[in-house]
Amino acid sequence: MSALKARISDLPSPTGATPFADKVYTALRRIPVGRVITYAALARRINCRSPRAIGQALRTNPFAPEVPCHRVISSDLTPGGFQGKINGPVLAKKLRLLRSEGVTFTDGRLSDPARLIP
DNA sequence: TGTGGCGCGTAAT
DNA sequence: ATTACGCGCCACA
Repeated sequence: MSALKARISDLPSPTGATPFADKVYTALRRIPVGRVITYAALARRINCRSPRAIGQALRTNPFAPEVPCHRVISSDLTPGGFQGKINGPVLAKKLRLLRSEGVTFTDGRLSDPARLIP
């Protein structure tokens, strides 16, 4: 047998996710209840130039709702997706979660843009 | 409003 | 090492 020694860098991350996803989750935990942020804005916070990568990471978020991935919406103020879905009952769940936190949507768009975090 | 390309991380080949 | 794909975004017509 040989080379069975594991290195820290071999491990995904302390949380079991990739290092990148870990950054996303950490940043997300700072989003307070009743407020939302866009994928783009969240990306900027971790110096990422691709909002898409954020969604990709959140898609398989294993810590919902501990990590409030439901507080992340699209740049055009539409809900965006949830667990890989952009509509249907799954997305409805996201909307319900937000509603329980005081965040509502009017005609498919965020009712109060003031709740958006820059 | 609709369409296309783009940037970046991940998983699969 | 390459290829393909994804809770998106911006530019342009």
